[in-house]
Amino acid sequence: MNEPMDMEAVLERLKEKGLRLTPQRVEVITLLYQLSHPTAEQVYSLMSKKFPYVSQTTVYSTLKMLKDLGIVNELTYGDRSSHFELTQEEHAHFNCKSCGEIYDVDVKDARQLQHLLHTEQGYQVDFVRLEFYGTCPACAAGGEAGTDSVRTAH
Amino acid sequence: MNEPMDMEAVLERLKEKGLRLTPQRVEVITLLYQLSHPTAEQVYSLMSKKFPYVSQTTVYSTLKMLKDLGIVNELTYGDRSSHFELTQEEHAHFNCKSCGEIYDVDVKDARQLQHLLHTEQGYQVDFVRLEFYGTCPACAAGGEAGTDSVRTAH
DNA sequence: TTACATGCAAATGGTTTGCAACGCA
DNA sequence: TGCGTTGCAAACCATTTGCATGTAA
Repeated sequence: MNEPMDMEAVLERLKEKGLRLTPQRVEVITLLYQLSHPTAEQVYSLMSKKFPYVSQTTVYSTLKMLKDLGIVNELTYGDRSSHFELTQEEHAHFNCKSCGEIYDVDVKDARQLQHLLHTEQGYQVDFVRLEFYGTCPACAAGGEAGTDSVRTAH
Repeated sequence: MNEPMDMEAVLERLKEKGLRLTPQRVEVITLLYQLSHPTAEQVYSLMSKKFPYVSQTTVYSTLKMLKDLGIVNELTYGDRSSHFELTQEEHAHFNCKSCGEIYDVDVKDARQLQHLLHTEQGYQVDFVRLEFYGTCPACAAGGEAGTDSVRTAH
C-alpha cells in the first residue's frame, strides 16, 4: 500500500505556498493522519476537545485548502457528508455496509481485485464504483465546446 | 457495453411490485432513457414541459423508489446534486473536467482500462475513483460489531 | 373506501458566505 | 500597518418531510 506524504512534508508544502501554520491547521492535519476517512464533522468534533473555540468554518476552509493543494482527497457517497483522506496513489476503498468503515485496499491489479478481495481477504463485494476524471477527446481536440446543456445518450 | 433492461421490463417490474404506473412515473423513467446521467433537477425541469404541475417531491420520490428497486444508480460527486442512471453492469464513467459530460465506458479489462482509454480512445485520465461496497471480513464473521465511532488507521 | 400518489410548503442539515475581530509578518 | 486567518451568524440549496388533496383498484 502506498503511504501518503509524511506530515512534515505537508507542513513544508504549506509554508512554501506562504500559508500560515496556525495551531488549527496543524491540528486538522494531525487528525487526518490519525483518523480513517473522517467527515468534516468528525474532525471538528475532535478538534473541539483541544481547541474549544474552534469553528466549523475553520475546519471546512482548512479541508478545502488542503484539497485544493491536492493534499487531501474528498470522497462523496450517498449520505450527506463528505469523507476526507490524505492523498495516496494506487488504492481503492472498501466500504462496509455493516459497520460503515471505509478500508483502504491495494489495487495493484484492478482487474482481479474484486475476485481476490473475496477469495484472499474475505471481503464480500456487492458493488464496485469506478470513476475516471480527466479530459475527453472532444475537449482535448481544443473544441472547448463545453456546455452544461443536457445531452442524450444510449 | 451492457445495456440497461429495456423500458417495458422496468414498467413490468413496477407492476409486479404493486406500484402504480402513473403518468409522472412513466415520464421520469422515459427521461432516464433519453438523458445522460441527469440530476433530479434536470429531470424535473424537463418534466415540467409536459406536466406543468409536477412537483419536485414526485421526481425525488420516484427516483428514490427506482433506486431502492435497483433500477437506477445514484452517482455522487463533489458538487451538490446527485446524478442518476439506469443500472448497467460492467461499466465505468469518464467525467470530463472540461465539458462536464459523464460518459459510460466499457470496463471489460479494468486493469488496462486507464491505459487503453488514453491510447485507443484519446481520453486523458487524471484521476480514477474505484469504490467497493459490501461486507468486511469482521462483519461477515457474524461479529455484527458495527459502530459509527471513529477509528484510527495508518 | 382504502391504500397509494401527488404536490405544496416548510423543515432539514451539510456546507458556504459575509463580515468584524484578531494576529503574525 | 497590512493581509491572511478565525469565528460567529446568517445564508444557501439539494433533498426530505408533514400533511391535505386526489385517484385508482
